[in-house]
Amino acid sequence: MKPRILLIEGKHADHQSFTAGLIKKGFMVESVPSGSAALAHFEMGIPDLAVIDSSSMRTSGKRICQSLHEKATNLPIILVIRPEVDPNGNYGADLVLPLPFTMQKLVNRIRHLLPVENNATLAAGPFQLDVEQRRVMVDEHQIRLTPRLMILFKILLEHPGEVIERERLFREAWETDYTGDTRSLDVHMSWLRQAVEENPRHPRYIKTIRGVGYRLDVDSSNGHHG
Amino acid sequence: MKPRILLIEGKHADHQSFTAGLIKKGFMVESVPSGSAALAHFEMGIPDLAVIDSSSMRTSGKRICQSLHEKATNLPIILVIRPEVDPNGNYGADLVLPLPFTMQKLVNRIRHLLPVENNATLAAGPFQLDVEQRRVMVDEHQIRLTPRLMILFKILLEHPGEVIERERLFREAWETDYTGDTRSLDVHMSWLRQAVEENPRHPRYIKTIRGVGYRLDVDSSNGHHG
DNA sequence: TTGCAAGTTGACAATTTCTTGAAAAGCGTG
DNA sequence: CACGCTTTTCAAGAAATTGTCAACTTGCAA
Repeated sequence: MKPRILLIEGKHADHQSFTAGLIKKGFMVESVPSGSAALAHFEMGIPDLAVIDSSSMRTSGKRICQSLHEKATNLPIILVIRPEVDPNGNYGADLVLPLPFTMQKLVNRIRHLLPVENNATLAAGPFQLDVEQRRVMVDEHQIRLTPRLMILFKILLEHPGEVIERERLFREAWETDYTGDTRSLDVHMSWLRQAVEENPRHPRYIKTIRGVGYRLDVDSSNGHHG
Repeated sequence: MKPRILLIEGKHADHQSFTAGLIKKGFMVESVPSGSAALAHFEMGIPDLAVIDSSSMRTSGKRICQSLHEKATNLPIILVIRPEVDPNGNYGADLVLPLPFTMQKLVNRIRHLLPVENNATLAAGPFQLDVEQRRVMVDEHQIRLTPRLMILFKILLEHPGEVIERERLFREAWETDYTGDTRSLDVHMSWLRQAVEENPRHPRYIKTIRGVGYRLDVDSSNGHHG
């Protein structure tokens, strides 16, 4: 089921890109022009997350946050503000995001706040990853992963058996665009293998797909790990 | 069971945020416009705590406190007053809170006064913390903690095994927003280790989760403390 | 005032994490 | 096999985070 994002925005040409971008990323996006329209929209079901673009509206973001929370207590809210506004104020939003930012960053932040995406502990093969507690288990024992490795591993675990492109891994883990002029991804994948594979030189789980990216194989018919 | 907070307030736009904020923090909030309405509301059960916003009402806070206490002797009351009012007067409230303050502060104060949240002495591993008596035991002997350290330790003890983010520790212990431009939290955690760990340089209980926060580990499989 | 206790800040050390460049290894094709 | 290309690994060092110390501030009380 696609997560439903409610987009509350005035009329900035810029932000059509929000809509388009989010749809492209697999979200179901509903857009309304004001806080009151948002409340009315709740009749059709509370969305999974709301993004308020206060940069394009007269009404204060704080006020909208409040009114949304009255009707939908647990609704996560991302408040987009202009760069000159103080991001540390108490707006009642779960995240305050000053312009400008990349689409990728917004998507990552949304994913981070979506309840459905965070309560489950990811598991595949001998691996287990508790995102919230940042615990990683391989078979029976816990291992330590640096923050970046954790993100990379999470992405792989979210799509076992699927090839993940280098660009995507880089974008999601680094939140910047991949230009291919750095070996950081390779090095980190190497470290991940060191941490996770029994025999890093001949990885059984983290396979490289030449010229494309990587894939986490968990239901290969090989013998058992350990 | 969510704690039930009775909010007694006149009509200040500001204080809708009280309602929304408290709900968001997991309280069950009931709002009435006057002291007499509050008394009537008692028919539906005495709440766990009352917040009187005397800044938005004509009736004196003192009078409302008194009438509430007549019907509900042990009900904790927080009285919100305007900044120019003397906070040291005898109002009959358990806490007098001058405007302005952050939501976080209000929540902390409420938690502090909620009976249900304070009768238990927290315990985990070799540690014991009697919140009310402000006693901290490590194994068999009592140690001294400064107020701030006490709060920090309390937060950790309330969530053994869970990672607590720096921001959250800072918010709850300092009641201001964490901007990351101070070493205070680190220093205090260092002191806490000095006070609580056998070998502060290699902490067994208070683990740091780099880039995230700290975690109190009490059921590690290591040998016993002492 | 003085002295003490608690907290804050800045400097620097210790440690961890990340990036980079270069060399080595791997893969597919002729 | 050699060739061109991609990926892996290593090692050095840069960057970031956290720990600790000492000086300083603040509030309180004798």
